[in-house]
Amino acid sequence: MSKSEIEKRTSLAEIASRLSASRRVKKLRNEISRLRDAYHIENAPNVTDDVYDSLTRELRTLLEEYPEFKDASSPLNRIAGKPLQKFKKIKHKIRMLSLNDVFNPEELYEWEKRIKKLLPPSPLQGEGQRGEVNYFCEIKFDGLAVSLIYEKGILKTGATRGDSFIGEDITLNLKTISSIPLVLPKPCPDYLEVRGEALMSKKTLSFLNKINERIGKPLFANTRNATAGSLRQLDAKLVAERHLDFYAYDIAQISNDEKIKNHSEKHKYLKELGFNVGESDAVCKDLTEAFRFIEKFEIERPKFPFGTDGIVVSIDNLEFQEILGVVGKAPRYMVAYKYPAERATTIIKDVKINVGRTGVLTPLAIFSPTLVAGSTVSKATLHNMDQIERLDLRIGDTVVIEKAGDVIPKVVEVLTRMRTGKEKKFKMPEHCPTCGDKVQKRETSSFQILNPRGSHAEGEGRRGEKFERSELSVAYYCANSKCPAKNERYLEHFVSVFGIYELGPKILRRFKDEGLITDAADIFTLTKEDIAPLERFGEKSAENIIEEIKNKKKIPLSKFLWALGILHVGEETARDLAQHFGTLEKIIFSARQDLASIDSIENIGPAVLKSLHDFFRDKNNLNFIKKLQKNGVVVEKVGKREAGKLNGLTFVLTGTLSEMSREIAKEKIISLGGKVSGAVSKNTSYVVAGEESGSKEKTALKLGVKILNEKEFLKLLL
DNA sequence: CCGCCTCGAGTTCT
DNA sequence: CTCGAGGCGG
Repeated sequence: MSKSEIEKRTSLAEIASRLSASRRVKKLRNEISRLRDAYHIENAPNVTDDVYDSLTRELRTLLEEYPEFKDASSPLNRIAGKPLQKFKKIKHKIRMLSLNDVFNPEELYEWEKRIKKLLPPSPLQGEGQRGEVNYFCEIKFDGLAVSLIYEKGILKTGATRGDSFIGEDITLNLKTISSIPLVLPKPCPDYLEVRGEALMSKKTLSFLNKINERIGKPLFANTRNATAGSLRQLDAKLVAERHLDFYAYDIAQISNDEKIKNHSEKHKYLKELGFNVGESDAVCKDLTEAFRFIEKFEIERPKFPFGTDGIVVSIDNLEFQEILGVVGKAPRYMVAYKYPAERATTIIKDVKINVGRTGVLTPLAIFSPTLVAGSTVSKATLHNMDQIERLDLRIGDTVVIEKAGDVIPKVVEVLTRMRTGKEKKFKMPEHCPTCGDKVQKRETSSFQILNPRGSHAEGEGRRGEKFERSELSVAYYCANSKCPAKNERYLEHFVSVFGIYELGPKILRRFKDEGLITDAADIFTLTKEDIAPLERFGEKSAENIIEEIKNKKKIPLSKFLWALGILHVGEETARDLAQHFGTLEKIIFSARQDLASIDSIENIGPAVLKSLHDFFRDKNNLNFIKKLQKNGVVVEKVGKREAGKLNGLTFVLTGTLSEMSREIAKEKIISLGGKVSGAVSKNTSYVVAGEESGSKEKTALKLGVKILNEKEFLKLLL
């Protein structure tokens, strides 16, 4: 290909991406406008704020790259919705600005770098140090920004921000808020404009929503919507019932302002005049201190009585504020540090398939890296085809993602309005992506009584006759026992149950590729000489691995059963089986019997039984067990379980314990006769909550399950 | 049959 | 954490 041809090619590619960018901009604009109208005008958002923010961010970045698509009518150029007709308009003497957002420490440091360049060398502070500044940190309340004007100490007008130039006159409504003084204490300035946030406490919101729920009215999504909705009531009496609150954060104008030099002094003065101001607000001498403030409040935030969405960081010195000035619709001397959004939007780039240990094929959504709840994620499991169909998810779709329990990414919803028509449906491959074997569905063993009236398509049975129907499970799977992906997953499972932590997935793969092992049993005959010569392995690490393997050759029966990877036999079921049978030999003997002749066992139903039967009748599996034993694996039989003091108690562990890992805590509980389960239910005896416990603690509260802190738990173990 | 509870299996990022 | 599926009591 000639050079000019290549150039032509790239420019063609550019045109193509420009074109698709233009389409995307249009889509984003439409959707943002629609959401904004739904949000500001009806106060009934159908998507959370985070999603709106996320879309807006994408549009902003796109417009930075393609400024030619900028448009005066763009929703970005407006700060809020059109003012409603029903309220009188008020023109702000000083524009009500909004703030630029930063989302992480790096962005805050960049902001600092930018402003310091603009500040003059200060003779007052240090030896000609450029821009030595104090920062003022305050909590950013999530309510409605309001401007109050006092003349001769009497509240004259109160207005919303509106479009930043013109707001709505909601004086009557604001007068119902008890924390807004109607008259200022003397001495007071002749003229004063106070800026602050009208808001509703979380308690009031939940109370209000309870009532709304009872009478079938739509619920408010958050305290800001509730505040906005309340202040838009035409009848001030109704507003009074909403118990709104007010926190002041700025003085926009004052008739005798000579003595106020810093933003922090404004707060002090406002407090003297009888306004609420943020109680923890603080002057910080540098950003390190500011971060301490930010981190501290992040912990308190969930328990804080009002909704908040971040911390406002500003330059304390008002002279500096003036020098820095305003760019666009936001001041340069002040930014909002936003805590991580719980939801965000992204575009599905592809759907890939993972092959699990049991051969189950799980679809995995691949998307552009997206910041959500504090970390950047790029994929999320879709579980199975049913889930994909439920979501109606297609490749190329714009989707809403969140992190379930703050950890695991999840696709919540598809924004179908963002579709261009080019999205592609995903189809489960007919062949396994690793081994190429035909993909199938497993039969679930479910028994059904034929419906006496309706006859099923197949099985013309007599009335009420019991049928063994084979229903198909939701999951597709690869049945090939030699499938390399399956075997790899199995090896990983095996070593993890055996607790051979030195052997991670990467190392196992190496050993397999090098031909050192073909199955899990081979692990136990590895020698130092096998491993040490391999690249990137030293004498010492080889020794460690061999030592570790040697130490793990003895294994309790329950763990051994679990390690075998028998269908439907996991950790718990393996324990039940071990308890009941006591030795491996007895299990094998019983399982090989005719299914009907086996006594019933606690928690073991037909499906597990069938699976055990099939497993132990398979010669390959018996040979594998023999090989393990030959290679030195010793299965310890189960002694009679002593009646421990935790007998009959079920525990759920959540959060991080400082004294021991959760793994160890679990073993302790079991050794004392207790049980550990994953989810809280009404049968749970205790929830043990460590540091940073998750949603389980909440469910425990809801269900009235006893919660133990670490100390109380340790006492119980003694 | 249905509804609850558990278990099993797959999974993400730092 | 979440979804599917097995076990079991009503």
